[in-house]
Amino acid sequence: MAIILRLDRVMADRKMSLNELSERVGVSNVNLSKLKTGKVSAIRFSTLEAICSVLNCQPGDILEYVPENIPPQ
Amino acid sequence: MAIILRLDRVMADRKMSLNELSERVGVSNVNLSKLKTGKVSAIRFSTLEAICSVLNCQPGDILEYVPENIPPQ
DNA sequence: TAATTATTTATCGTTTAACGATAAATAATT
DNA sequence: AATTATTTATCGTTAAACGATAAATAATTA
Repeated sequence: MAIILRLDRVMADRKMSLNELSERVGVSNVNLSKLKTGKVSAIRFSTLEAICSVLNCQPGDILEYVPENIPPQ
Repeated sequence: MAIILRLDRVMADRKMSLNELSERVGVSNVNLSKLKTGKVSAIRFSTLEAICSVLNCQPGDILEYVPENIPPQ
């Protein structure tokens, strides 16, 4: 799980609640909550696009790749 | 279609062919070609993660949001 | 601290579409 | 011309988003 979701960060930055984002994006608050808490393993571009549009941000603000650290032997 | 894929750009930058990327990422060259040419409408994080790992890049290097321009009336 | 609101979790069902496999077509290279 | 690389096309399988609903938890406010 090296792709992590940073939706919470952008939402906090924009001071936007989950319910408001849900209404404006057109995705249920349940599913947005899953996105927000990293409980999804894929994303449709239609959803990503709507989120970026409403939050005025880029995919890179929401999706982050964190390399698995190689544990020292 | 405001989310556009920039995999081709990163691959060119890294001078990596589709077949090599396919082998190293573990996704068929057919499906990687679809990704590369923007013929998919979603992506699994497992795939995105593998691509970012092999190409040593971030999701933001591959996914870009381009706002639909509001045509002047 | 009770009431209200917001967020998260849990099921279930539907539907979308990634992804693999294969074959074939096209493009690029040698 | 031959080889290699990439793209396109079908088909089938499977993963999982997403909706709907209900319930649980968390946070806020009166």
